Amino acid sequence: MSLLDKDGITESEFLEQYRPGDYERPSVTTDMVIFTVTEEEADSYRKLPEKELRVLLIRRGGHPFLGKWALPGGFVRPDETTDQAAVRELREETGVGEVYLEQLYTFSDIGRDPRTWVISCSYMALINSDKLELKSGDDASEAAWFKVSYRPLQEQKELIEDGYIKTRKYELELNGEEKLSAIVSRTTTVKTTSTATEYEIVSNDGLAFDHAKIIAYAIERLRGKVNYTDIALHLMPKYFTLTELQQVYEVVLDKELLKAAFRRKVADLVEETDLYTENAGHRPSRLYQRHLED
Amino acid sequence: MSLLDKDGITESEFLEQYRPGDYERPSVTTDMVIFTVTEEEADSYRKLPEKELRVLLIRRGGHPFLGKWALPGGFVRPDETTDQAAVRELREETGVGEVYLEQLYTFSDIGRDPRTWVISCSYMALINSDKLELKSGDDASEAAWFKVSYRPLQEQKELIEDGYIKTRKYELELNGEEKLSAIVSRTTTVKTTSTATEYEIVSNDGLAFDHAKIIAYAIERLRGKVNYTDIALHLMPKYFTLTELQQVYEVVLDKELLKAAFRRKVADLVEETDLYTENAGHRPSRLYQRHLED
DNA sequence: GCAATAGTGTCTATCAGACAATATACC
DNA sequence: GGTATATTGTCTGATAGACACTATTGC
Repeated sequence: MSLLDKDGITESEFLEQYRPGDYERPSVTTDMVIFTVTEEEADSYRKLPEKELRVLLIRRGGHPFLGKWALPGGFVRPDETTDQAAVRELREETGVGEVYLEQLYTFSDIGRDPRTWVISCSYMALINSDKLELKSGDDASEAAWFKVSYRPLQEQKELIEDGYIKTRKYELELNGEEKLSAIVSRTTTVKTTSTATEYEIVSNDGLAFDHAKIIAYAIERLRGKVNYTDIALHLMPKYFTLTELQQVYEVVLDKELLKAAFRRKVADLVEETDLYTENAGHRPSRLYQRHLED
Repeated sequence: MSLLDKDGITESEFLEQYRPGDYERPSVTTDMVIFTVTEEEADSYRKLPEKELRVLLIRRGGHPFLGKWALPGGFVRPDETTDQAAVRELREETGVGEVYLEQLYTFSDIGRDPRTWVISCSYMALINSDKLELKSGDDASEAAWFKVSYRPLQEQKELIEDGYIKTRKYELELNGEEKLSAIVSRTTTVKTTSTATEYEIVSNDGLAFDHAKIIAYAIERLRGKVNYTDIALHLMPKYFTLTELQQVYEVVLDKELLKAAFRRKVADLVEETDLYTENAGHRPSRLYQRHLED
């Protein structure tokens, strides 16, 4: 247990006398992509309300990017993990604690923060509309929910020496107090022995830092996971109808789904209750809850 | 474009006079889980060689963890992204450049490095056995390939207030110059409104830092992606038989597969060539290469 | 009764698991 | 010829897409 190194020093002696070198160190932040689903009023008393996917943004009150909208986030402290920093940020911004939280990706582009060297470890959180009431307008900082739209714009494929490069551009639109938009490209370089994917911000109107890229990445992760996990259930209130669940899937995937197939697919993810909707102007619907087993 | 903040300062003035605060900053490193597949000699001239999944480790020549085995890695420099640092590390350790590289996860547990506050952004690289010749024993540092085994040991499920906690323990064994082993647990806490997964090192014999956890995470990612992407093809040489490809899938998944079903499944991932194996002691096999389109 | 949604049935094409049958070099 | 692998065929059950049909409430 007390091996000596080439200077004849034990590990505990080494740690005792260890002084961090003069290497330059980055600041590390967490940035949170917090999603929720809200309901829009319907035209007719009979129609169901429309669902919308929303993300929480905060207007920057100081330089840099003064007045632009940014993801909630902040510096990671020496006594906490990035996970803990994310939980802390989430609680500060929304007041909620127990929600779905997942590390997304660590962004480290040079110059992504004009002030200094900052690496961001990004997270995605899913909040159900029940909890949503708790927050909003709690402290001075201006926070707002923006409706998310993320659609493919264009696709290019270029053949190269030993493979090809495929570039797909997406339009990210965020509608809230203001209308923000950005174009993000995803470039996949496929060669015989390698495959690499890169995200780039092509244009950007109203979002701070590289946050358009982070939001795009989060949406892609969310869309991917919705298909093969029960992740979308974290966007639902305690009780919900299958039609509401389907609407959430549809608004996340930006795609219409077939009712029968959808119900088969989610059958194992939900649990029947004996509750029903009432006064809907049409046939009542059974309420379900998330199925926890397995 | 030149908004003034509450002190009446423009963004460029702000950046001009910006001085990083006295916040403590972490060191950021990249750690690389570099996988390859090698062939073991067969008993009989007729039998095919057995494939093995291997990972590259480096014996630590100084404190802390002197003499233990660690993942290749190093500090991220101020003029590079974590991706670039990973590529640099990979080249330094193996001499190869164009390989599959994917960011895995950012580990930030308190005390994961006994010296100081270090956050590690981990990457997985896949190298094919062709390229493998290039490296090994190039510089003074002792690097070696270890055969990987990662098997479920035990599963527990505990019911709690509003959900359950499922703990699965895995045994990680690494066989190379020495025999290293660790037990890593994956704990999933499922409650009505949240789901969280956590990895923990239960025991650890011979691996430095929290690298057992990183390797476990990498294997799980690799196993997951093998099923629905062409990622495994990055472990293959330029030309290969379908049986060899199947063996790679089997050694990665630690599971036998049915031949007919396997061939149907990978049909679109590979491209026929007119080449065949020779002198095999049995019927020759057609050689395939990675199919690049789509 | 009618509008609007809830919920179920079923046909078909596709695909994975399972197993079998046939094919072919090389010693 | 015999061994060990290569390659294809096919049966079956499960599943997704597509569409249609029936059910039920509140006004």
